[in-house]
Order: sequence, then C-alpha cells, then structure tokens
Amino acid sequence: MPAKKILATSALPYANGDIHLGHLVEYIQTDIWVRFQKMQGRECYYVCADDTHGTPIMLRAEKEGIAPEALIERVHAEHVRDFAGFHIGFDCYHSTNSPENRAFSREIYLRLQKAGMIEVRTIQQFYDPMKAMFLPDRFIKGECPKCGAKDQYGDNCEVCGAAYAPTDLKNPYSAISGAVPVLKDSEHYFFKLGQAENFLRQWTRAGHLQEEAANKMAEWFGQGLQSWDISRDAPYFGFEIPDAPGKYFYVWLDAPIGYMASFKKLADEKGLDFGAWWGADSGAELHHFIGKDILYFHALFWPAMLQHAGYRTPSRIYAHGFLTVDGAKMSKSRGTFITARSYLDAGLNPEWLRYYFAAKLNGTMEDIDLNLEDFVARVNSDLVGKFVNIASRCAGFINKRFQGRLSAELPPSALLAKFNGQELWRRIGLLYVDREYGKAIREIMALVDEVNQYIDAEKPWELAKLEINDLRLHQVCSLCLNFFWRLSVLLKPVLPALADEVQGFLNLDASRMQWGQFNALPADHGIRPYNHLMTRIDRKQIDALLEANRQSLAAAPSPARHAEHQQHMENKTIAPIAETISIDDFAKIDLRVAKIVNAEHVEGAEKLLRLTLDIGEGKTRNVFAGIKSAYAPEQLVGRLTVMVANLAPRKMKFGLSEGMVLAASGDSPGLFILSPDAGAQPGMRVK
RNA sequence: GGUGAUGUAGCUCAGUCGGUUAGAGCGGCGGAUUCAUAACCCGCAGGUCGGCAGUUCGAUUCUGCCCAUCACCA
Repeated sequence: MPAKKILATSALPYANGDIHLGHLVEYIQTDIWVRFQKMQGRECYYVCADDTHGTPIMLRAEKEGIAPEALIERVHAEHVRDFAGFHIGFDCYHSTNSPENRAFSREIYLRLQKAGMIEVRTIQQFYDPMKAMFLPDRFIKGECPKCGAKDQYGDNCEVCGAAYAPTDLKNPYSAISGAVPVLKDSEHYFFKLGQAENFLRQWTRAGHLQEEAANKMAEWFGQGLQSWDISRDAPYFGFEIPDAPGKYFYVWLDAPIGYMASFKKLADEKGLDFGAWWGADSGAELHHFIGKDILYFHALFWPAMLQHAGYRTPSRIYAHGFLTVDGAKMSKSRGTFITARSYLDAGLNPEWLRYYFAAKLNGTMEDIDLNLEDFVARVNSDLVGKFVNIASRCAGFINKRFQGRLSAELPPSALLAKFNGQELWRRIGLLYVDREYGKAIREIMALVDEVNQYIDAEKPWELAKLEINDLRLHQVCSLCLNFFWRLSVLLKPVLPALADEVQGFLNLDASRMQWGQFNALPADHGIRPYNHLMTRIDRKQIDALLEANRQSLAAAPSPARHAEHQQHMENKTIAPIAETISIDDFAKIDLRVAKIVNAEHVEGAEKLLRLTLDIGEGKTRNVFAGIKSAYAPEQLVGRLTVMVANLAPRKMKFGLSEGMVLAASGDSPGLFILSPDAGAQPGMRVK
C-alpha cells in the first residue's frame, strides 16, 4: 500500500452551541472515511477545530456575563467530549482562537495584500447608537420594503421571499437593543475575488468538486464574482487586521485557516513537515468534508485565498446534505432537535447512529433522513439480529465442545473463497473511498445474509446431536467465526468500538484488523468466551430521548453553522411593541369574521393561495394570502377566520385582492391564521 | 423572485444510457426451525415509478408545465 499523505478535515463547528445530530452526519462521514484510509496503512490525519470568532459569540458571552475566551473554552471542552462519545477520531481538535491561527491569518492576509488582492473602500452601514456597534444584516429587523411584512431580517423577507439590503427596510430597528439604527460610514477591507476568476473557473472544473457542486459554481460565476468584505469594526471578537487598528478579520476569513492552524499544532507535536502538506508544491492530498450550505466559502474564497497566498489548494471538497428527522427539519417542539450529549446521556449506543448514518450516506449533496422507526428496526435487524448473531450462534459450540479452539482445517466453501478474494475488498474499499457508504453497507449486509444462510444449511445444532459429526461441527463453526471476523473488519470504519470488542473476543492482534484479510485464522486458534456484543434498541429509549430534547414551542433552528447564520436560532426576543394608538385609530380597521368558501393554488405564485371569502355581503371576496407554506387549500375550505374588510383593494400580478386575512408569525418558522370560537358567524365584526 | 436538487411498494432506499413479468431490506401474512438477544431460514402479498401533456412503435426512464419537499442567492 502506498504511503500516500492524506489530510482530511470536517467543517469547524461554531462555538456558541451544542453539537447535534445534524453536525454528526458530517463528522461521522469524515471519520468513517479517515478510518478506512488508516486501515489501509495510509498516512492520514484528521483535524478540526472550534470556530470561535464573530458577533454572535461576543454577544452570547456578554449575555452570560463572561469573557468570550471563557465561553469558547467551555464550549470547546463540551465539543471535544461529545465528539469523543461518538468515536470521532480527530488527530487534533484545535481552536481558531489560537496563536497558530492568528499567525496564519496574519500571514495570508499580508501575502494577499502584497499580491494586490486587497482593497479598502468606505461603505455605509447601519450602526446601533445604543450598543455603539455596527450591525450585521441579521441583527437588523424591520418591515419588508416589498410586502410590508413586519419583523423581517435585514437580508430577505421570509413572507414574500424578496431579497434586499438592510437599508431598504422600512422602520428598521436593532435586534440587539431595539434602537433605531443610523447609517454610518466605515472603511472596510475587501478580498478582490474577481481577480481570481480565471483561476477559479479552471479549478472548479478540474475534478476537485462533485459535479453538482461544480454546476452550482457555474451559476455563481454567471452572476459575476464580487469582492468579499473581510473586515468588521470593533467591538468584534476576533483577530485585529495588521496596520488597521479597530478593524478585525471577519470570522469567515480565519475559520478555514483554522484547518491549517490545527494541522500545524499536530505537526509540531508529531514532528511532521508542515510544508510537505501545505506548501504550494505539496504532493499530499487535502480533503475537506463540508455541508452544502458552506460550499461557497470552501469552493471559491478558500482556494482563491490559498492560491494567491502561495499555499496549496484543496484536492477535493465533499459537500453533503442536511439531516432531517422523520422527514422534517429538526424541531425543538417535537423533540427532534437532538443534541449529541442528550443521545449519549440517554444511554443510546453511538454506533447505532454511526451505522444508520452510514447506511443512508452517499457521495451526493442530497439530504438524509433519520427515520426513527426505521432506525430502531434497521439497527436491531441488521446489527443485532443478523451480524452479531453470527458470533452468538457459533461461539457456544466452539467454547463448550472444542475448548475455545478453532478447527485445524476449514471445509471447502464458495463463500470463503469470496472472502479470501481481492475482488470483494477492492470493491467495498472503493465504495468507502467514494463515500458511497450506503452501497458498502448493502454489500456487507448481503454477505451477512449469506453467512446466516450457510449456517442454516449446515445446521450445526443437528450436527451437535451425534458425536460422529464433531469434526464437521467444529469446522462449520470455525468457518463462520472466520466469516464473522472478516465482516467485523469490513464494518470497522463504521463500528470501530465493536470491532475492538471483536478483536478481543477472537483474540486477534491489531494487524488482523487491517483492511484486506485474505488468509484464514491459524489452526487451533484460541478465542475467548462470548459476551453479547450489542444490545437492541428499545423504542422507549427513543421516546425518552425526544422528551429530553423537547423544549418550548420554539421551532426548528436551521442546521446552518458558523457566524451570522447562527443568529437566526439564537434570537428569541419578540419584536418591540409598536407605538401607541388611540381607540379611534383602531376603530378604523374593520375586522370581520369570514368563511373560507374556497381556497386554491395560484399558478406561478410560490407563496400565495387564492381565497374566496364570505362575510355575508351577498357576494364573495377574492383575497390572496401568503400562507401557502403553512396550509394546503383543502385544509382551509369551510373554516372561519378573520379578515380586514376595509383594506383598499390591491391589484396583484394574479388579480385583485379585496382585503387580507390575519395570520400570526414570529422569528421561528410557521404561520398561523386566526379562528373565532364556535358560534361566530360570517360578517360579525371583530373589535 | 432566481437557481439547483429530490419525489419509485406501509417505512427506508436501489435501479432503469427508453423495450419482455420495476428490485432490496424492514414491516405485514403464511410456513419451517430452535444453535442464537422471539434471533435465523423458506415463501406470499404489496407499486397507475408525484400529476398533466408532448416526443416515440413503445416512457417510470427524454422534454415541457404543474404540485410537493429541501437547499443556495456571497
């Protein structure tokens, strides 16, 4: 096996929250890949780190009344513990708030500057006068300039989908203090991404990306590459930009550099040659595992930065999809926003999850679903009922009848020939390399089935009845334990802890657990007594887990990681109460109970439903409502709700809208129309 | 709003470079068996391959539109 140098990374989790099952998809995916490489004797390292900078961390620490350094130190310890619990075998798990990262960030920036890739421009940005800080887009809220929806974020409207600049918002307010923000000038530093276009165009088509990702890139090229704003003004938790007092590197600038920093720490500890891995002429392979949400940063900014700073660029970037639970986004109210810690605390076996994820993972960016029923059934059936059961079926005979020793010879067997052939190992190995774990698991389970069929055909329990059959019994059981051993090796990237137990049970030395086991165990090999290798999942454990994770009605945070993306899930404050009005002001609004006599989809409209409302006028009204995301038309027909009856009719692309229906919404996803109590009649006034 | 992806048996997924009866595992039903954590083995049932239209001798597979789900828009 060639001693190829490989460095693998997973994206850096943001240091303001717990690791949850969505994160684990990526770490488990990477860990399986790395373990497979190591089993082949490759020189492969796996590094990662906490992503520790940015406004959300700063504000969170402030809220807790501690220094940001104290916050990230605590979270680091939690992350390390959680990852270890799931057997994620990092060679180094570092932090972006480290001396190594500071040094690389500085150096890369200076090299980019020297290469003419940095420009300084003055931009206008919203500033919170009460907090005395500039506000990131996600920290500004206000009314959508297009549809007027209240409490929308500064970048796009969740009601009508419009995208805009925060300065377009009507009645903007700071999500931090509630103050009205003011526009203020500030000098910002930009990375001139456009200058890297030629390089990026060829790089993204040179086999470094999945095809679907490369297509995505083409889309972005089509829109033109704009300069990337890499500075933030104080106060900001991060690294100050050289020769620019009060200016800090945007968290996304130093986050990927954290890969280098983490490897540097490892290299220093192990005496590895850093340059051999990261130098421009490095022959080592660099593989980044990421979520599809952060493809932009890894496939454009990152290689462009490395290229123009004189470092090597990534060999491959592997984007995976998101995790859903029971077909839906993870939800706190349903309890499916499951943290790594709660899973372990509930006494669930981490390898159950590793197996299930492996069985569902492939090399594409498609989302994968954790179906809890399926999870229980699949793990119990595949791992316990079929796989582990092989050992359980045979070990008793070996231990009771043959003093725990395997037979001197094995019977001829087509199945053994298969296990001894290179073809099997080559094919399944290729599936691991290609991250087609689902296919690998499928193949391995087919082998498991064959072994069970073999046992059934040989019927050791029949052989055991007559002493004359002892030799045959001994050989059949020995053969099956040989099968079990090979199967454990095939599954070892996915189930490392179980493989270790099998190694102990079968009394094997470490070399026997490497990839490609073509020779049988030696004659008279002694094994140890069999203990259960894995228990079954009880559905009750899953229910308890959901209960433990069930919180308030706060709905699903998105699984997005890093920096400002996170804010969406952190901010739980309600929008400020609007200015006081008189009863007369309110009386101007004529609210009526309305019966929805018909509801239908509007062709070409993404969010609208066409409602036909009856408020007892003798004719019906046509009203367009942006509630398609929350209601199917058939759910609405026949029910009562409340409408604004004296709103000026409005001409829309799809026709005239004669009023509006009222619906509640907040920061969390979800939209809820109103219903009167029983007894209300269409046309009744609401006041 | 723009772009991309996905939609195949009750569940989770394969697959079809257009072509006779569309597959697997789980679940269900029936049988067999008792070595094994009621596990394992054999068999059966189950699908208008999201909807509509088009191209074609023929479409689940190609094209268009629609519906649904998901993501991205720096």
